[in-house]
Amino acid sequence: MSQSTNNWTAPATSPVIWWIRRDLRLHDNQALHAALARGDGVLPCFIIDPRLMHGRHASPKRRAFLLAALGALDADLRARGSHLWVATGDPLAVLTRLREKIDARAIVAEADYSPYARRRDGQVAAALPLELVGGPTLRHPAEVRKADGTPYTVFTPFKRAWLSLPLPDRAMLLPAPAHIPTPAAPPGEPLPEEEAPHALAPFPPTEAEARRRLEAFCAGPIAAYADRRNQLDAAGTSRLSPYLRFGLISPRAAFVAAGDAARHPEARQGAEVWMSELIWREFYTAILYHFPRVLRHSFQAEYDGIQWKNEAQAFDAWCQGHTGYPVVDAAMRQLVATGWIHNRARMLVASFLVKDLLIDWRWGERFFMQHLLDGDPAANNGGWQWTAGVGTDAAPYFRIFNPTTQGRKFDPEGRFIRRWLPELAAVPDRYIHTPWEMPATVQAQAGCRIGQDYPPPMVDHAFARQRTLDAYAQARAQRKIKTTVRNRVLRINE
DNA sequence: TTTTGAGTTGTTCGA
DNA sequence: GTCGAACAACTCAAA
Repeated sequence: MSQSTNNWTAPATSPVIWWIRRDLRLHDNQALHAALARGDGVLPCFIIDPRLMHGRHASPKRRAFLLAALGALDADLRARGSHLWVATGDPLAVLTRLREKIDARAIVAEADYSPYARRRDGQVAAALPLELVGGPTLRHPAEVRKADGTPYTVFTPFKRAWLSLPLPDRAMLLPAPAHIPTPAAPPGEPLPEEEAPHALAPFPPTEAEARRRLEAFCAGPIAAYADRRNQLDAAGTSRLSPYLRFGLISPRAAFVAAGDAARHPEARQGAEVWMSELIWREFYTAILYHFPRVLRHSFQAEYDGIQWKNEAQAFDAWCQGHTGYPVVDAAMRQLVATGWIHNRARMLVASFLVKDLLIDWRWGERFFMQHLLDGDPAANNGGWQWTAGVGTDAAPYFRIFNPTTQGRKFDPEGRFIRRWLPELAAVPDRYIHTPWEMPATVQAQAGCRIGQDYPPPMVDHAFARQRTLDAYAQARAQRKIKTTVRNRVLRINE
């Protein structure tokens, strides 16, 4: 040990607490690496924060994924002579006690950029020696700025600037440590047992699985990603989002793998499109970092004035997948059953809620957070504001998805629909996107009577589309009046 | 300061 | 059936 210490600080032999939050992995973990570099032992610690577990946006599915991933991490740690130490409570209180008990010199953690996380970390850092390294995005949200120092609010220039900065290469990826010396510690809590564990079969919550998926995706499907990613019935996407959400894989590892794939000419386009999706994740993290008000308000303030219908019954029908539009219902049932849906499906069901039912996008945002394994405040909020047409760089207000056209385009044979709506299994291809058009005899043959086995469409799309165009036009007109009045007042004051 | 070009993912209508 | 225009200005970013 060549490290020098002042004699008034804790003894040089004191260990370090690795505070785990969104970095449930041993590979390429900068916080773990920094903690080990101190050389005096590392206690891996996870704190179950009741405020995160019981908020309005909390999710039993995500909790199940998290707890199972922690169990797997504990097993990986035990194979390296360590173990996971768990406690429930306020992080500052838990860390203060733990630090005293084991005489820890420092607490090292990966940064986290949500408004809640920053407040929490600020309080901890004010009282304890907290060191933050790395983070759930590749670049710090404040790193990419315009020439005048202000943050970007349009994706494409953000992406250009983001890509102009150096990308990581494989040599930078930190290996998983072979051995993690761990100090004696007071007994932690056992990981809570789930009473009714969510079925995690489509997303086994282990670091090994995350690494396997990344490798498999970049070795094959990434080449066709540009086209196939939109197909609802094909496995053209990486399905890595829950793993990135909880840090079972590092963003660095994802960019390195995509960069390697991009070197093969036949995979270049797909790899670049996938990287672009990863950069969307970076973009929305930066937007929330710089503009935390988006969690409650439209980025474009005038659209807070939209007159939503907000009918509870209509909202319930959407949540349960009983809208009468097969592709919407299939996606909603997949979401509730598995905690994941396709990106295209997210846009499609979001467009339906906001623009066909005229329900406040925040209702949908909350429901997604309650069900998505990958639910992340920044990305989810950005996606909803984009679809609603009220956010940064938003979809034009007149871009309203037609649920029937989208179904025909992205699930042409209705495979996705039939998988999630067994009541439509025997409906002929011709009617799979418009079952309400089936003649009575066909309904009988298919064992699917509209109104009994499957609902008729809950709104007429053409009518709903016009209603939304009107509601948005009205919000814009209000804004115009306000601007004109303000300008007049200014002129008078001059 | 002014100007210029551009802006994830669609739909509908009429020629 | 295919194609281009309209949908509506507006704001952002950069030169």
